[in-house]
Amino acid sequence: MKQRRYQEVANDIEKFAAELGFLPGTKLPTERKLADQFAVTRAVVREALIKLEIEGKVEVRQGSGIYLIQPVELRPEGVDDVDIGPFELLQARQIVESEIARFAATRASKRDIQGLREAIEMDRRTMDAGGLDFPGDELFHHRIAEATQNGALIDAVDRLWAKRKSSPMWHTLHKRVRDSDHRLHWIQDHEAIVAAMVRRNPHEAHAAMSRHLANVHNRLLGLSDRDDPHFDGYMFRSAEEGEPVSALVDPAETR
Amino acid sequence: MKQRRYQEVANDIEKFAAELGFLPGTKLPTERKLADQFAVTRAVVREALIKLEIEGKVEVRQGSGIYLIQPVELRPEGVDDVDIGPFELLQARQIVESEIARFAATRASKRDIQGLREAIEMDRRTMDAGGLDFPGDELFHHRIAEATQNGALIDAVDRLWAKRKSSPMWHTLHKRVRDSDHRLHWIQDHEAIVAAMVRRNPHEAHAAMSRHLANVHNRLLGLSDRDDPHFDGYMFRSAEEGEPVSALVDPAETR
DNA sequence: TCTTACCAATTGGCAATACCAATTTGTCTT
DNA sequence: AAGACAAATTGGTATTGCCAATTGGTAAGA
Repeated sequence: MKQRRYQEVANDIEKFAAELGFLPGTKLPTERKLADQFAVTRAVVREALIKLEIEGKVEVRQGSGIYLIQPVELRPEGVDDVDIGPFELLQARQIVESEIARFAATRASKRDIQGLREAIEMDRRTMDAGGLDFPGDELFHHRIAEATQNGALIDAVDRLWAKRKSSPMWHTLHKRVRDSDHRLHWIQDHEAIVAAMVRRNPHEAHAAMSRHLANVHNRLLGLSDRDDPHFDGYMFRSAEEGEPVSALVDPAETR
Repeated sequence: MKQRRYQEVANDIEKFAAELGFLPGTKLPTERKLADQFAVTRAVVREALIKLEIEGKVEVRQGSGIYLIQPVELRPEGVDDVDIGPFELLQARQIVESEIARFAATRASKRDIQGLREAIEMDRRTMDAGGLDFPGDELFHHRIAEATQNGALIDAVDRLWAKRKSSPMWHTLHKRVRDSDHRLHWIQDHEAIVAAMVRRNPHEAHAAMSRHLANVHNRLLGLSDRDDPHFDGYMFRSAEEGEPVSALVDPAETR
């Protein structure tokens, strides 16, 4: 594949700029000099500069010159396949799903409420049967999102659950949650959320969901092994300052 | 601010291509004819084509001609083909991103703030340059999410933007937002958000983000074609009761 | 009739030059 | 020292010409 000349020259110029330290504000040689230096026409140099300009590496000012710019990296990191820890995920869920619950409370139809009760019933049955998986749990949260009638919000919640299901950390932690006492509490949490939605009370719905996820967080925290060397690692990708779970304290709970 | 000539011509060519239906494989007029058509030199046309080439919109083949390409849409993994309408998406963004802004305000580091300012600067530059795409906009919202230090939240925002980029409805609507006046307002919105975060004021940050997305909503609403038979269809997947955009009325705006 | 070789038209790639427009810089005047 | 003005610098664009790759048609050959 033969690439166009300007591509080549653009690389040359970039390499040249790198030798100058790539300091923002540095002035490059004039178009004419660059053309001469790389043995091409000014037109080619201009084309190369346009490439660099579009990439946000240089700025061209008429009558003045060509200057280096602080390059901006568009993709700071690949978010995918980064394992997100259970507590990090819970934090995100609390922030997102509580708001969704608030909004859903204003828009839920009778059918939505009915669907939520079905999900709770399903959960209760699997608990009574001593099952390990709890499909009713996911279904419940999914249907809360459905009640918003907003596809993007539904997708957001599904996405969070997909992350959870694909997280190995979460599975190891989840294995320890066999105690039906916990389950019962969570079912009661769910019922409280539905109750708030029946009353069409957004604030209560938000509080109930927030409280629910805080409860899950606290119980999971009690079950987790703090001596695990990864413990801090999967709480937050980069925990610098203290109390990273501060968001899990719901201000609405202290009303 | 006077934009470079090639930017203008690039927009003209893009508009011309849009009139042809934007079908991949379509052959555009020759460089000479384009130059004649837009009353510029071939060199300027070539520069404009380089911009379009870099953006992955056209392919130029020596001796053959200029062809439209399927715009390289980076598929951020598993974006379903359920088309979510622009206003539905904005509603979801307002709900989710406002909360994220609130949380980010409590956790943003100096580096995060710096990154946000870079994104704004980038946006301003592309606006001055008269570009049609605004990578700085996405970068800004992405970095707000980054400031939460929570990977799941970052992913959620990325996901929303992926939906937006893959939405044909949104693209048609976006084509009409050429007015730099709108852009300027949005940049000011962004600056207000940053200002709130600098003050470490979660409430203000939430309000500023919510207001920003409400502004976008309103301006887009003004530009959209209400006579379009699909109009209601893409506002919400199933809008039953009235005033479906109620969530977009920011209570904090009336403070 | 089909295939192949070849040639000419088309079209992008690049060079060279000239002049215009914005900016910067130096100098002169006050 | 300050300001105004002019000249030099530097990017912006136009013009022209020719080269190189591709394409399409045509004629020769099987």
